[in-house]
Amino acid sequence: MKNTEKQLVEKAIKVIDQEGFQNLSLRKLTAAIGLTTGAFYKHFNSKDDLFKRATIRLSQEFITQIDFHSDVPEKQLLQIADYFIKQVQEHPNTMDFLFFNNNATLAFKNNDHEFPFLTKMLQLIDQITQSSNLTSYDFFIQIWSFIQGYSLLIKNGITNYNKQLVQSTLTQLVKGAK
Amino acid sequence: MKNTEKQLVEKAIKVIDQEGFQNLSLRKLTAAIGLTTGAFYKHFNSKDDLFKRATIRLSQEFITQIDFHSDVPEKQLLQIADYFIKQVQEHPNTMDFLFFNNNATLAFKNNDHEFPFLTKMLQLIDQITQSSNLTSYDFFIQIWSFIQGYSLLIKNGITNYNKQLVQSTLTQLVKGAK
DNA sequence: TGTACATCAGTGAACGCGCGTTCACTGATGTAC
DNA sequence: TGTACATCAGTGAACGCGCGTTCACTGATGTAC
Repeated sequence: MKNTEKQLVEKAIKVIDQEGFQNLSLRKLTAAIGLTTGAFYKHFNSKDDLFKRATIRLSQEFITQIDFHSDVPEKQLLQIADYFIKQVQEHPNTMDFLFFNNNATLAFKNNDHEFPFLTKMLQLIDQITQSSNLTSYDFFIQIWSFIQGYSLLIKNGITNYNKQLVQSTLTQLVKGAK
Repeated sequence: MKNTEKQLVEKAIKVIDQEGFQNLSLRKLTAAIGLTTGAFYKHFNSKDDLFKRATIRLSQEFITQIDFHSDVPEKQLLQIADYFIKQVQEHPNTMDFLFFNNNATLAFKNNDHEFPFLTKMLQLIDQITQSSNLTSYDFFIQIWSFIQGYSLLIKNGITNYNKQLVQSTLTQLVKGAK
């Protein structure tokens, strides 16, 4: 029954968020939805298989949660940064799983169509850098590095989120790119 | 004998670099220097204790390896960024242990004197931002976010190291800070 | 309508493994008299 | 110089645990005739 598979993935996503993907065990997971361990392998080839499906689900849902307030690409970019950072604050384990670890970054690298977030980012950056001396690729790397690094600092409690700072940093980088 | 303790820390640092701190086991570690597991606890209270001492050792050695070519703070900052990124490329496991994980970042936050690298960074940034509208703290966060995020992208194989890009990003941010 | 068979999600015990930590014991070394 | 004792690094077996994965088996359901 496909329903069990769905339940497993959804419960896995919940456990990852609450306890971190390193602490997900198949025994606890299957027990949590009233199954024994053996049943798991009727739906997945391995634990890694489960992780992959969870990654795909999470990454597909990621950007769709943003309700853009503006059509201006710079503003949309800022909104994405804001959303990303807030997600890191509220769901550190999930974001760790999705963005800061190797499994996830493989999906990030290869399966563009499974990561609509990436597509959106690249689109915006293309628009912003139309009349630039930097290539849009370089600009993307700049922005993305800053956002990722900044959220890491927040996640590790080294600094607190300051929206002003994000805004002024992006502005500086946009100016540099124009 | 203090020598055993030293051997254990040094071997641990080597294992962390080669196999990642998650794969360090006390059995393998002690066996590697010809001891049995029980002996470990004559020198350390716990595995975590070992990790802490390794962290302190690594963080103290980190910046001392840089041989600065110039007295200009901007140039020194660039050299640090370059060094940091190259370390991430050459020693991903060690850098992961030292900078991208919670244990390590605690030392990073609290024990400034045990992390001379941080002291040096803050010093440089103070010099650079003397006549700025940004506070030097904000500037530090900007720079550090970019460098950390950029090295993550490199570590995860999403982009390759481009020294030009680092230079131009730092310049843009410095300009913004002045 | 009733019988024989195939399918397949789920069971639950077991395999084999590696882990951090504890502990009674050994045996070499140094100290006190 | 010789004896009694304390110290303490190191031994190695054991404890208790949790893990991913496998597998013979069950039992409900659907299909074919």
